[in-house]
Amino acid sequence: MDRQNSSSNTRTKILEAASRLFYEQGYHLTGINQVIAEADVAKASFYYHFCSKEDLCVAYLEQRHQDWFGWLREEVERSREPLERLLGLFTFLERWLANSDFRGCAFLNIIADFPSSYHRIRQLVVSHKDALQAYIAQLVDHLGCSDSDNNLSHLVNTIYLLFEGTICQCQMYRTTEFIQDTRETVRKLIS
Amino acid sequence: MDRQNSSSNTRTKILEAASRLFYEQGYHLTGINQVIAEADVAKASFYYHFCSKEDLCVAYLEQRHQDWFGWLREEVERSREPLERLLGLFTFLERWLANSDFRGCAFLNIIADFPSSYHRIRQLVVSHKDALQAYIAQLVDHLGCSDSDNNLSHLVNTIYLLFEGTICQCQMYRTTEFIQDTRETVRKLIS
DNA sequence: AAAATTGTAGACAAACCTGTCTGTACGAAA
DNA sequence: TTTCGTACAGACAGGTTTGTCTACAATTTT
Repeated sequence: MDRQNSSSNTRTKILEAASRLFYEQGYHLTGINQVIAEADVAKASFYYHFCSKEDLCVAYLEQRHQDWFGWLREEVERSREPLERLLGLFTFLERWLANSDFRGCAFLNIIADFPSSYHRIRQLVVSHKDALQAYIAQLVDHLGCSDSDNNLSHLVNTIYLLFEGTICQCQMYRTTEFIQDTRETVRKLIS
Repeated sequence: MDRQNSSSNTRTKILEAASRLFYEQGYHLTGINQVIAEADVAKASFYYHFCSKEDLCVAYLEQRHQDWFGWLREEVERSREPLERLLGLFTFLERWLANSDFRGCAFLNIIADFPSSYHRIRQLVVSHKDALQAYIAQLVDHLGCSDSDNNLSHLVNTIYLLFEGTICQCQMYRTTEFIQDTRETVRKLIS
């Protein structure tokens, strides 16, 4: 119909294929040729929309950031009760892990794939995690706890670490059973 | 002098170069050619000692497991006081991070580099983390706490998650300041 | 001294990588 | 009708990858 639409269809097809492959196989094991084959797109079309593989990686991370936060918010904000919302972080993990393609945090995985010197990629990952910590801080704020200030930021950091640790643990052991325990720990930390 | 020695010298040089490169650059960004160049060894010598790159990776992980646990034990067992020992886990992290080449957990990084289907590598990582959890459990045991049984395994898991989460956090933010906070959290969890 | 073991040097093969290029097609807009 | 934007197919270049191969050297064992 309109070229606007058809143009972004091709770009979208590429980005979707790349997202799946980068996440499931890692960046370096995924070649451009595989991406365009799975996206069913010509190589020239790929280089029309993206100027390099690294550029594609940046686009992948930016979109992944949007998508993932959308999923997280959807699960957390299912309830209106502040404590339930906070614990919803871990309910989200349970659901996420249930996905057959779960392979841990896309951002931590990408960081592992590159040496420390890829600042452009690193920066995206740091931004993502900053946003996650800010979101947790917001959830903790809404609890309306009357702890001393310092303790609150303590609490945020502890919950963040538990969250991150759980993702890593799930990536290796592929089981959700201990998440219930973690939820208990968080409940205890608050009271 | 003896062939035992000279044979293992070549192998050791290769393994040392590979360890450094795999850890700092990741597996796929490190080529065999770079490994043998930095080890100052001929390619045929490499394939005399290792039958493939993946084989080298396995050797790398096995040695890394030994080395890393050695470092951890050395720091933790510096004190004879059970609580100090447990908290020593996080003192170890502070020292480890101070190394200029710190780039997070070698085992988690390797897992990120491979798709889930590399079972041989995955198994090594799982074994490593099993050993870490067992070690933490042992440290918690020696505290002689009289919590109910269930709570103790809870506690072990929580400390493990905090440990893992802290490693990831350090890999991104490259600062040790919040480790002190984590130590406080652990202290609070125990009492 | 002869033979076997252990290791070295580096050319080579075959496959793969990213990225470029040429040339074509087709709809929409000017 | 011409021009522009988007997309196609696929050959190609230049470089890298892992892994093999042959020939040679040093040392140890027989």
